[in-house]
Amino acid sequence: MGRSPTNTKAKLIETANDLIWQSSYGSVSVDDICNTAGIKKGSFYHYFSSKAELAVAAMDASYQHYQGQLTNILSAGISPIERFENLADFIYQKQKQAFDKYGRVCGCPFACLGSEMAGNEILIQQKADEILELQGNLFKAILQEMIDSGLLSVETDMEKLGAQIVTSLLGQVMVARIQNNLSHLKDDIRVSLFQTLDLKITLSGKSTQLQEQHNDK
Amino acid sequence: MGRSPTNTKAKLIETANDLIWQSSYGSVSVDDICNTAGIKKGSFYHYFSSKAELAVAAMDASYQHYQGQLTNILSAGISPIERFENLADFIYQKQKQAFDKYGRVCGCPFACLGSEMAGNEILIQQKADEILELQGNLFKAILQEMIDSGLLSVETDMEKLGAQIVTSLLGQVMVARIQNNLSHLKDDIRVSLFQTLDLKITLSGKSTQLQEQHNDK
DNA sequence: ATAATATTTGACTGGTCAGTCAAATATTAT
DNA sequence: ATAATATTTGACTGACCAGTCAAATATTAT
Repeated sequence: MGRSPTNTKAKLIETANDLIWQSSYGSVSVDDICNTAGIKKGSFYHYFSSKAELAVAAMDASYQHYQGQLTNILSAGISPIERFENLADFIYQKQKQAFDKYGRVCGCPFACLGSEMAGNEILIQQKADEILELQGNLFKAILQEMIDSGLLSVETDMEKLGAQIVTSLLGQVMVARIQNNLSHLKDDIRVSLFQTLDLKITLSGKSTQLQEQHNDK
Repeated sequence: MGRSPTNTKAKLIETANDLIWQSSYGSVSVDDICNTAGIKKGSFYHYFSSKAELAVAAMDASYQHYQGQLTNILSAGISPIERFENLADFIYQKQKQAFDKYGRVCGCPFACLGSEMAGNEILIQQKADEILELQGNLFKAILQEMIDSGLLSVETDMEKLGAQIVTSLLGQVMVARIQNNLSHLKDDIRVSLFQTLDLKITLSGKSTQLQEQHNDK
């Protein structure tokens, strides 16, 4: 007994992600989302108890999908360096697709939303924070492999380096959104990514002062 | 004849900066700003023709002040390395002050606002973009000095490296806002800052493949 | 004082906002 | 068929939104 589930909830989530990524949380109303999705507002509040709750669900769904793609890229049987190359390319392609679809550089949907609402909606801030950490964990796994195979010093602080990679990527993509310009992104991501890794690869114990400052924290 | 100018406009700008930095453009209404500033809305629209115009004026005023401080830090008669150390400390202190004042990590006001409104208010996006570039130019000046004194290779692409520094700082500060956590910021800024510089200082023509990729662009 | 000008006020729009709710409708198991 | 349940609808709040405007008030030069 009872009615079978529909795709209404998923459609609302997908539409919310589309609209919010293009513009912002504050600029997209529940009515906008409902109208675009072709769903009445009463239905919206059948599935979500607030706009913020939808946003969190949308971040979750979007990251789930993103993490799947990311995991593929990062776990293939190719060398870690090649995987990072593919990562850089993947992130660029994501931005390119969004640009072609929405007509502008959209940046990181999690960081944009997380940054925007950090001061107002703690659940959104926490979700963004959680997603950044999950992403860092994906990178940690490769770093461990690189340590095992001698590509990275055994003293590498994987936790910190994984987080540094996330931060670096996020900065690049955020700047591209503000500039609304993709033209340097592909190269810049790769350069900064390998720059972040490179120090560890080629400088272990060399650029003494700075290296030590980093290592003994 | 005529009435002498008042501080009303400046007060609106200051209040707007306070409120928007804490939360966001979308979460702060013109009424909020007027009520907090103790100014009636009619006066607001005597000085500004729209909320977005105020935001741009607020960014301008805020950056003017910020650039003054930054210029002091970056142009003193101490070594470039020390100046970058002071820069890292200054950025951290700014965040610390905002934290103490507003009760949360606020991030970069220009990048937050620029990112939030990039898809909706082109004048805000352009202002944020302009400010990022101005900041990069400040760094370029030091990089030139470092080249002159042999600290950096003469082949250094100052334009690119200056922009990389901006991007790196921005990433750090943005992540701190999303995490609402200052505890690692001070060290992380310094490490990533010198990491960005370090490659050029210690690796010129060494980590061949990656270095070349960067240089011949 | 008065005329010219700059500033401030408060009351006012009309539209949009997030969120509510009771009723209608669809689906499914029995 | 009917009862149980899930979903959808549309009309509805009351608050808030950005922005308008004519009138009031303050300041200054003459």
